[in-house]
Amino acid sequence: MAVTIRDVARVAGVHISTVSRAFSAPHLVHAETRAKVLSTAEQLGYRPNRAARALITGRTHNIGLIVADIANPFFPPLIKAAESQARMRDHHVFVAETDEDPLVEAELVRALSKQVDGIVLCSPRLNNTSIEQLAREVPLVLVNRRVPGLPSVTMDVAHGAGLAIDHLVADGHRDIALLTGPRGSWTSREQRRAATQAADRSGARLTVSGPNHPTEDGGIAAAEQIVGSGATAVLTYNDLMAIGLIEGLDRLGKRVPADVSVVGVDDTILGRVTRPRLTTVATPTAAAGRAAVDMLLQHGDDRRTTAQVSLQTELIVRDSTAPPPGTPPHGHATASPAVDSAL
Amino acid sequence: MAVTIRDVARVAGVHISTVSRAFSAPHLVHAETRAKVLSTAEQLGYRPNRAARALITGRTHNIGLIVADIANPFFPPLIKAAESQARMRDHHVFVAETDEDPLVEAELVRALSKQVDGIVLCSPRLNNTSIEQLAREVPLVLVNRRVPGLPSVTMDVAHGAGLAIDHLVADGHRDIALLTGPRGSWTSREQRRAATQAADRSGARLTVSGPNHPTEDGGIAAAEQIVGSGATAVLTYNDLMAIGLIEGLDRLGKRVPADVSVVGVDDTILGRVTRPRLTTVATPTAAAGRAAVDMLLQHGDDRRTTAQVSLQTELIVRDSTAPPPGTPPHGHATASPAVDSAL
DNA sequence: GACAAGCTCACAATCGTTTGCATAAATAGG
DNA sequence: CCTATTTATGCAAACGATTGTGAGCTTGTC
Repeated sequence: MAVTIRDVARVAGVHISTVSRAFSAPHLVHAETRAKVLSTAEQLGYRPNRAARALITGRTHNIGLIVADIANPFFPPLIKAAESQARMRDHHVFVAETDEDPLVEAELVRALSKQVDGIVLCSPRLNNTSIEQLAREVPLVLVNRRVPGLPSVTMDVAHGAGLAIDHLVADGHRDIALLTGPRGSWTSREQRRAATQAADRSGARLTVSGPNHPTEDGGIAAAEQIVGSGATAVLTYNDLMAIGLIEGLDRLGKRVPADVSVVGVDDTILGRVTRPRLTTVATPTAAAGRAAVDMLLQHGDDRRTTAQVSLQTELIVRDSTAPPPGTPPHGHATASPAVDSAL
Repeated sequence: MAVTIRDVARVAGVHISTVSRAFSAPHLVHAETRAKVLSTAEQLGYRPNRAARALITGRTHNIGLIVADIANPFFPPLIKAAESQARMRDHHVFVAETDEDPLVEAELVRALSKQVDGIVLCSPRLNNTSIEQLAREVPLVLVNRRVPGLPSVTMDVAHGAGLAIDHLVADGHRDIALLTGPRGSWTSREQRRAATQAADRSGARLTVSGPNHPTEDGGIAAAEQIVGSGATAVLTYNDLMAIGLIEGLDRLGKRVPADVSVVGVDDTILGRVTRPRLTTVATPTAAAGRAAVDMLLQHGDDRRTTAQVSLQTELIVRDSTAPPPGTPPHGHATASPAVDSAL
């Protein structure tokens, strides 16, 4: 049915090995022969079967990308960037989803391992031991997780959390809540550590509450607890949760930012269109996707890099934060609206 | 390095063909032997190499999913549903992106064709001839596009457009604009046809404007033209464009829905969080993803289905639509120059 | 004119599986 | 107990490519 190297060889009147070399080792075949091979290949519509090639070379030219939840707005830009970068390097990418389930995660890595050259594992929920185990079976690059000895690209979410707390304190908040993410999230632990430290440093009280589901519903569910805690400002695990929280607070009659200030994390597209526009810690997700793919493909064939890249985060101040209620109006520095034009 | 069927055979003391059959044809091997094979396979951590299997069976257990833009909020729910459905049927999915470029689209289909059992082609921008050509090379299921003789799943966007126009007319609008999508979009043509028909039927004037880039920027860019057209209501190609348009109108000093009503299409997550909440035509994207995968995998091995499924759409009325301003367009002419200079 | 060196290309083994065919063992029928 | 039938397993040829080895031709050198 499909046209193979054998068909090309027959039509061109050469041996299949010559056809193969015409493509993969041009200097080993006479220019004239090569031209003939290439033209008949073109004419016949020959496309090398990558699976067959992989069988003997050991390189599939495929990579796997495993994420927790494709529909979480954090991931699409990362997937997009990774796919683009991979294709630029002549690779195709499998995308799979774990639904935040560590078991599915491990199973997926193993299922994919034979048909990819490596896997980018985003926001893993597995413990370090399991991850190290998997990394022995297939090249792995971690995103949003640091494990000693394994290559990873993380966001400097700790720095971002510090920035967020500092911003809130500067606005006059003394009673701040932190909504943590799912159990097993390295990011959430980092964020919590840094937020606690920043709060201590500036003498603010930090109430930690979680784990929460990293979705809008998780934020909505947490609203009541926030109101009960008496906090005047909240740092959430991600934008989705922040938006849910704002919605939940609204239902309880609390206005953002008048009554409560809310800071998200990730700078997803959502925070730019919601009202109030969301103050958030921007994480360079597209850059992370590109970097992860590069790291995976970089080390020629054998040597595995073990580099740990950390990408810069920054605070984007929009309209969901303000001084706590009862503060006299004061010309505090807020970002100019022009700073964040649309996309 | 990796453990193969040969290793299992050696350790279990049987021939490789027996190992193979222990997995793929259990009834052909003695229960006792089978148990031994399975246990040593388990113990050795054997995982069949799907690429090698594909070489001989012709079935890869992979499918391709090609979309225009992963980051467009329309697609993630579709990708998510497709991936989930595929995995439920023991298939993995390649995700690739065309960036709305027909050439990339064709190239991608061909590049993927050898390592997948079929491809779900979403929102193709190619012409019918090219698509038919590609469908001859690899099983194809179309989403958001109908081509005679090819299986497809489409949204009844025509019905939705009619609903939207009717809703606007019922609110009192007589001057409606339609922002079309990218050139080559079947969906956009359908929408335009139905909107024109609905407007004619109800005696409203419909101004068609496009093609537009199906993004926020596309919507922002179209704002000026909308203001110039004097339309009091706009139906856009998708939510993204609607949100951009609202932003663009805002910059020109026009409020939604007080001055202009806006209706989006797709019911993405964005329309639920933006303010005003977006009135939109809901398209069942997740269902479309599942249906497309099912159609692709359904026909056993040989027979290609040619079914054309159309999924129901519905109008979701939120806050971006309202009756047109009662005041005649006096203020418009005087307000425009000042706003233009402010740009 | 013979021999070494270079080119160009064909041969064949190989990657990890599946699968039609053959064979051996076990069971059944008479 | 012999043959016919079933059952369980081994053998070997594929699938579509890559690649080490060596054969046949040219060249170049002395």
